[in-house]
Amino acid sequence: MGARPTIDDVARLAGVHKATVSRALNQRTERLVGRDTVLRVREAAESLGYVPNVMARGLRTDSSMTIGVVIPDLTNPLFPPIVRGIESHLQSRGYTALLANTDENESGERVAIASLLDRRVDGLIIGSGHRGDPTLSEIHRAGVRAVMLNRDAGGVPYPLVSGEDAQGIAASVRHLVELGHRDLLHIAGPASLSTSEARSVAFQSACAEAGVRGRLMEVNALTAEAGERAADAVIAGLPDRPTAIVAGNDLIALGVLRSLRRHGLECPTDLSVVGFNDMVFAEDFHPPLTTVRVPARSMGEEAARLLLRMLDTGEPTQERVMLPVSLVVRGSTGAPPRLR
Amino acid sequence: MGARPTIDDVARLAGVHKATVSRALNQRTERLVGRDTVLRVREAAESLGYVPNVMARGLRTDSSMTIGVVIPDLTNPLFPPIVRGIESHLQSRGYTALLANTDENESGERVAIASLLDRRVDGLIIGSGHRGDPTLSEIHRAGVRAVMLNRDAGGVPYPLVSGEDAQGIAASVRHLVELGHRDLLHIAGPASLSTSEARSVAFQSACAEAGVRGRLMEVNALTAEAGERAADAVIAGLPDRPTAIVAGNDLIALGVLRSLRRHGLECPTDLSVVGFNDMVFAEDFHPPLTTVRVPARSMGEEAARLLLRMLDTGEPTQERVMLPVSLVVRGSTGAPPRLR
DNA sequence: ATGAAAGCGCTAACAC
DNA sequence: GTGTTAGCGCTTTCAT
Repeated sequence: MGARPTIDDVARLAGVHKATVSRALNQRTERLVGRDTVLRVREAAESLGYVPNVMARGLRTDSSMTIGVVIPDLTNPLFPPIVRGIESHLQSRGYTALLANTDENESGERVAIASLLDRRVDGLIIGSGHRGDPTLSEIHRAGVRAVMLNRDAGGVPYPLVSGEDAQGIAASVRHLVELGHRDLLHIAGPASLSTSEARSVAFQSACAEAGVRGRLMEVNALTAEAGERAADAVIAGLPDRPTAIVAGNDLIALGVLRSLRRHGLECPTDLSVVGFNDMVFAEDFHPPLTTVRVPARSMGEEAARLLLRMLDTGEPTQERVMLPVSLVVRGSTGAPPRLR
Repeated sequence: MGARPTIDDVARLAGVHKATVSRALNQRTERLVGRDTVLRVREAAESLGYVPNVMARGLRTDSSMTIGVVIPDLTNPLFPPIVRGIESHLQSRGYTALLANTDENESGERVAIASLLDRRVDGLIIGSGHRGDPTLSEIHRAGVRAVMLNRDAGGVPYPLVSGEDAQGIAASVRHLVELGHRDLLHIAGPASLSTSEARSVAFQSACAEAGVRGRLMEVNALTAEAGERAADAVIAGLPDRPTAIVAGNDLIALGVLRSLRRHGLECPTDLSVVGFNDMVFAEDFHPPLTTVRVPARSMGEEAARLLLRMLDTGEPTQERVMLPVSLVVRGSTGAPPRLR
């Protein structure tokens, strides 16, 4: 694929030794080289279109300038903006992201992380954490640098970047209570995810604080299908049906909307629904989904920033960065039936 | 990040020279080594958890086992399934995908491709082709191996993997004509994209064949915003409004739906709409979108397969693989107003 | 301030 | 069938 100029070509053209070229072209070492030499070398490199061979450099420095990004599934609309955010920050620092999907299961995660480590990534951004995940404690013990994204790692002391989940849920509950609702249901994601736990807890304390009934239900996946099945059960089974549902995420909320439609129920007339994440097209659902907007792109950028700082300083941090979220009120929430 | 065993460690443990280890562990050369030696080496490698250093190997073989994937924007829901398809095939062959977004502009594409090439990718899968794109002819001249995905490269003789666009559009038109429509409008994407061209041409010949009116309109981006503006113009401006719109893709169709809603018009009662791609959640729009399903994941897999074959054989192919598409009829199409 | 030399871990060409 | 040797392109001592 086209023989590229090497450092020796640059050295020859600039009339210096290749070691000097290396020093001149590296930020960290350029002050070891004479002012004019640096200029001459730069010019030569430029004119040849020289770009250091990443593999040769990586072999020598034992760093690949590559970051592994572990996510459950790229086709889940929460992740593309996160990935873009990560890439955008990494790029500005000369790093590249390597993606790996776990398909939301532990062996998938193990394989994904192993393959990234085999590729000699310099660090990991992990958006697929499970509580008590053995892989995570393993790699932590092995000294792998990583940052958790969105979900934390249970007991493993990696830093975390996430949204202010509790605040988002509290705002949702407050909004529903203001509309007149007194009987809410939270359809939570799997308890093995830290976000599910955080949101459930926040839901219960928000309900307690408002003095309204707040029931809890758990589904085994953060998918529309799981949400749909849960809503089916609620509609069919619960004698005193809640007047509003706070879903664990937008996909679950979407499933609820589908179920309502299938049962001939109107949202929000018969039941209000709130989602979480404000994923793309949430505004185009029927009805447009009221949901909590999470700064996905910023979360990605922040995670990348945190990781690179750890790599720069060599110091593992245990910081927890929580980014503000905001409630976006759309058509899926309204007054409860008895107030109409 | 944890000192990993090298090939010398394996050699020592197996009691052979490292060159023998290399031969024993590589598919292509293992038959040059004695049966039992291979076994002994494998065992040693296994027990040490040895994985070849990709950078050392790449430096030596001048190949990175890495493929660059160039797409307009990962947050466009068409691409995640394509990327998953690519990754899935690459992974099975030991390759890794490196993503780069162009944000749908030429300098972005130039930068994206350059940065992938600087990373020494072995080949490129390009989903962001523009007609007459100078970057593409440049890299073709430079001997870069690549496969075009979805959109072709204008004059540049790279192979192409895409859906049977013409068939999809023909099916859409036939469906509308069967419903009684006689006056259709195609809102096409930018003419600089080969897909826009192909779909426009297919639209016109399908209309001609059916003997119905088929007007054409072009927007400058494949986005909901562009579709919305176009629909605004149609609703406000066209004296004899068409009864159905065939959109260049689902996002444009979505924009049309938004515009209709804003104008108090009903879909499909007042106007039928057909999309293209069957992106995720198209079924959840209001109304659920009738659209052409494109096998995105398979397209990704096929593109990867084609590229790896080129790398294997060293022969540049100019194959064009067209995957079958299918019309998915949902709620956004119905009989035209005058037939109700 | 710069050059010389060594070596990162691997594979390929050449012996035997 | 296996060992020896060389070298991919780079950075980093160590000299000077």
